Amino acid sequence: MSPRPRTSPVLPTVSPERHAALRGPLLNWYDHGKRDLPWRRTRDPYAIWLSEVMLQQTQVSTVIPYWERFLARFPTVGALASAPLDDVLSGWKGLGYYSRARNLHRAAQEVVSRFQGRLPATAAELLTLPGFGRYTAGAVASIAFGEEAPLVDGNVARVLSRLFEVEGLPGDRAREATLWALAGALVKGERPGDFNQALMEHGATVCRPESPLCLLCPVRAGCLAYAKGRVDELPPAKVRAAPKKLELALAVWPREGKLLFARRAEEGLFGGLWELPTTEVAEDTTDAVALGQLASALGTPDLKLVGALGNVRRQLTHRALTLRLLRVAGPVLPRQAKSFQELRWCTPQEAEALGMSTAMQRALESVIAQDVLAAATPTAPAQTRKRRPRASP
DNA sequence: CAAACGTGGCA
DNA sequence: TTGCCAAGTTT
Repeated sequence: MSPRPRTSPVLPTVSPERHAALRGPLLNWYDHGKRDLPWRRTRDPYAIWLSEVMLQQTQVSTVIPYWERFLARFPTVGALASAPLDDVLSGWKGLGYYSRARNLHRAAQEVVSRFQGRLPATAAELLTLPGFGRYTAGAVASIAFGEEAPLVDGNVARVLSRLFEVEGLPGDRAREATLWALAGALVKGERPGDFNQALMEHGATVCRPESPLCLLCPVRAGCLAYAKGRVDELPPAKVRAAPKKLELALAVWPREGKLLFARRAEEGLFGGLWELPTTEVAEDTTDAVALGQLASALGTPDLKLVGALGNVRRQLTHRALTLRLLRVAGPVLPRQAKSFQELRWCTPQEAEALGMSTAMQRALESVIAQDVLAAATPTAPAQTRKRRPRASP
């Protein structure tokens, strides 16, 4: 048998004329029309790196306040490397994709141990650090260090797909290879970092996914998709799977003005974050079954159900979450349960400093609004007055 | 290579 | 309310 027929990727070339016709106008447009973003005011590689990580799958307007706060809290690679992971996750609270924060932290420690605290200056070396993929390595190498390193993000993929009429769905191997080859050819020249940013900025503001502003486009004359009236069909939208349902039971265990919190496993959803102790349950299962699963997870077989406190729903990209709040109590306090990395009793105020998902934040707000803590008086369950002033613990 | 991994904004 | 999208990486 002959070997399996493989697509032999015919990588595109960019003529010197095309190279010049695209590069000049894009850089010129960028110089005059770029947004004033805070990370464009610094040359600190660490600050630029941080911006690139935060911007992964996240909008500019969301990132700006996080970037400023995080940088003030962890001003250098060294400061980040020596900070406890808990503090780092707390600084990332609400930004999402929390593995980014864990990888950032690990990478900072590697920069200290392997590179004397200085971020390496080439994409090839950056690629060896946790959280650096092909995109981020190219971005930091080109923007912070001036290497002629290409990058392809969603913006660049769209811009190049239209300019060069690149076919194929997102994720298609041949398509990716083509896009990286084009980006690699175009980045050669003056100011590679600015050129890469120009490509992304153009995609974000002019060559947008919907209603692109072709009449304002500086490289319209060289755009194949524009010439052929195919701008709206390139690139094709990616096919998304329907969100799966995920139902979670939460233990709301008030005691002496505090609630029981747990730290989740490092891996998986909300990895390493704090939560009201949570366990996955079958869809629409009974409170009694859910309670049993929580008791098992906490290692407290005699856990009692005091009452249900309602549900919190939360829509993620790939998950439809239902958080079922179950108020519980028990005579035996949990030790280190193996389902959780750590258990801790906290006041709501203390909990604000913990790394926590927005989903859990919402659940906590619901619990607090229901005055569970004020009503919880283990020694006098009949207590009904609310907001009773409490002595400090 | 498909699936997992969050969140907020906007049509 | 629902669907789609945004400066991706990891397994």
